[in-house]
Amino acid sequence: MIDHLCEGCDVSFTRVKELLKKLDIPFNLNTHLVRGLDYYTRTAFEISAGGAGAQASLCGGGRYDHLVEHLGGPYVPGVGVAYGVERILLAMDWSKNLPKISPPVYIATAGKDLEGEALALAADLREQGVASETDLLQRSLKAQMKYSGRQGYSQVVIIGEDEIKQDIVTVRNMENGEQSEMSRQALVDRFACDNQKTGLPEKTATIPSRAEVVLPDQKGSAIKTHYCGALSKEHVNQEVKLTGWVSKRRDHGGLIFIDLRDRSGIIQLVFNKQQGCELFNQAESLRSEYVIAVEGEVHLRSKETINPSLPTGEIEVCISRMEILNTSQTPPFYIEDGINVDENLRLRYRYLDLRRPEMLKRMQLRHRAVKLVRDYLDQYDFLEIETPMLTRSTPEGARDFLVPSRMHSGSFYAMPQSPQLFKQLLMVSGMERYFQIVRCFRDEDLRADRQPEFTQVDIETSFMTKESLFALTEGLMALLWKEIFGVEIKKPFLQMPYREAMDRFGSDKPDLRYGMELIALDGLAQKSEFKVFKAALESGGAVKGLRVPGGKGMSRKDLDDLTLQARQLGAKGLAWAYIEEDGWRSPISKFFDQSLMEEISRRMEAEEGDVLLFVADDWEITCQVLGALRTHFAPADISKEPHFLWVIDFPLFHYNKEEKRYDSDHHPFTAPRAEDMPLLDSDPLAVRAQAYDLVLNGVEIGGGSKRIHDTSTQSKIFSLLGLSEAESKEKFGFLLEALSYGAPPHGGIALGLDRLIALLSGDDSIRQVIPFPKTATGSCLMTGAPAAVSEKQLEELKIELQKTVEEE
RNA sequence: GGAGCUGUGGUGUAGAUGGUUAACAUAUCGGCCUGUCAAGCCGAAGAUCGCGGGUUCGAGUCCCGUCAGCUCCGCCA
Repeated sequence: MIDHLCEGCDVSFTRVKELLKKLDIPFNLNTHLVRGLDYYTRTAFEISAGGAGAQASLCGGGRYDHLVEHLGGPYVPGVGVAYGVERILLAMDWSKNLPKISPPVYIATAGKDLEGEALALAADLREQGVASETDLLQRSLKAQMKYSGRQGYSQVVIIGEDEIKQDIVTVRNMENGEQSEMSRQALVDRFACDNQKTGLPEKTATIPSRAEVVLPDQKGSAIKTHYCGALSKEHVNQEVKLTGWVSKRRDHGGLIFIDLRDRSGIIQLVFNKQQGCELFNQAESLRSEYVIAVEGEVHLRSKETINPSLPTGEIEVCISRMEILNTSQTPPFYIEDGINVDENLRLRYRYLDLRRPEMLKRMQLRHRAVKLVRDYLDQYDFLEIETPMLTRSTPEGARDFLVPSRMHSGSFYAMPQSPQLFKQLLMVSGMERYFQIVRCFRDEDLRADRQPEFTQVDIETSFMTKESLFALTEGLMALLWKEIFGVEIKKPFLQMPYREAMDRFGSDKPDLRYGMELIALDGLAQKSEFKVFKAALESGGAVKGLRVPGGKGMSRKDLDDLTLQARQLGAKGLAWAYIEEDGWRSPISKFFDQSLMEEISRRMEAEEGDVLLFVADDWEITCQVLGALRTHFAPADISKEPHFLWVIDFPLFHYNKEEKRYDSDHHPFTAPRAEDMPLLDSDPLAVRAQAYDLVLNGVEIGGGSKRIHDTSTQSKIFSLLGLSEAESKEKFGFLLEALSYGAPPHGGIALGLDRLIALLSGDDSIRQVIPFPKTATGSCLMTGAPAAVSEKQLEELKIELQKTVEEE
């Protein structure tokens, strides 16, 4: 969908016409379409290929003149176009036109586990604008050379263990077979040089120039020639045409200043009474958020009138002509940054909220990040493939959103919780490297970082080791932080087994920006006379402590509140001790002799003025409770520096006490670690999964696993999860069947895009970076969704609603 | 399902222990004003305090219920 101001409709087709010509698709443009006109659409149009009728339509749309206005917005004329991508693909002659994309450099690895090195080199080259491909399939050097020859690479860079030790690379010219050695830096520099000489195509993400807003066909007739924020001293004395919203009006009687705002920023317009009464009267009638189109000359401001707080503060535009495109009601809140309004109001008028520069910036950031992700994965030969939104309900994890089927009354589609099964099936299909930026749906209670629909960067690969996948993901994170903050991220990221994360930090997503680790006190606790501690240990539990530095400020009541909090989290209680000059002040001190207290203090590195907190319970609860308290007492001044961490070796199962069975910790398709396979029968809870989470500063931003790729293991897992053979066949038969047709070893990861963007933009809530988010009860305050539907709709679906108590 | 917080002109807030004209700022509307940029000056209009019930002679204020939003637990990778 494109949407912009323009004079005529067919202008919008310039690009698609160019594309279709390039693809050799014959087409007709019909700008006077009668079919499909609706209330708002003034004219409709379509591009059709070859034959006639709706079947041949490739692209269509209309000019809708009052749609936005009728929805309560300003008058914004616009043109909407939708392209049928599948139709266009069908219309293409595949064999002739499939574009051959081949980056100029292939990085071959000689030896094992060098993918990380290869990716690092690829990243260095990318900075020089050179695209490269690396082998992530662990093929032999010979196979890699064959492959790169077949793909038509002109140069192959070979790295092996010896080379890495000497910090050199071997470069082979594929045309004449010449081979030479050079240092890594020399290679990078050479490309930097070549790049300048030969002008190799820039492969990193680029953003179109802000000044370039005129479409090719529009020169001369354009409504606008510049973005407001793009004007600068360079444009002085130029005639410009601008459009935008009236942000502020300062009326001095004979002189009116208007701050005109568009997507790019703000510029001051000047209306002078001496320059004509009619125009001036028009200017006097302007109010906040009116939509105007103006023409005028860019002037340099005199020194005294320069506004240093505005990027365009050195210039202004003296207006000679103006058209008021639409008036506006007084907005319910200020359209400016840093407002302090009820979130209800912002969500109810989200389209006005999004007009605020900081929100526009968030949307731009999101666009930028998504584009970087796409380009990065594309470089590594990933295919972006769409998977269905209407699928079948499968009993994994969260509650499904259901969609009733009209044609099969009584049956339902489910919205995908993630494309998990489809991406695995794509691996069976031989796609090898798949990704998708995809909406997922989960009908669970919401949080600041949880929405009922959210977006994932979904990745799945075949024949790739965990380390390669990690390197790929780390490269992506490094790219995002580099491009968006200009920050170099240290790679590879730290890896920590789940067990260690829980033991040391009491969390499966620890924030490593501060210490305050939990201290194991099992041995020391054993020596005390405290029954609570001893009982916990005897039943196989754990005793741990947390030191709160400078905690003496806490009152007895604060500690009671903490105890309550600990109980809520599942602990039986919380023990504490103030560290004072002469030792512990604590209700449990009577159970410890002096030397034991001193030893515990020493073990916990306690100092006078600290408070020590103790929990004794089963291992998991002890860790979780103290972990929550650790977060609670996290220092206020922790840095924003990114601390990435892989948490690995998650347990495959956890025990579901309510249902009295095992549940998958990740999902039922996660492969167990090979060496733990025998434990599946003897001690399922001890089985570690080949699952991993990516954690950043205490926030889980992604997770994935190596999948099970053989039918027998998958069946075994299903049966451990309490699914009978009949049930698993009924619910996952298609997967089991697919696994039996030569499923490759595969695995992947899904990154939470909304959380990632929120971290990049420094927001606490993902609602800030989602254009149209829902509230904590899942409703949309703007559209009123969810809403009742008509009797007729329900009848068609053969759905009868239960009467609520009040109605009866 | 549970806990906590919030709800007063368009907006943001003030309204100790219940006391009768609900205050302030800003926005809005009208007038004046040729260099402002949080423009200024003069004037006007605008809220029965989320909703329902109760206690009381009297409720924005106390109590109960309810709705909406936010945060957290449960739930959810």
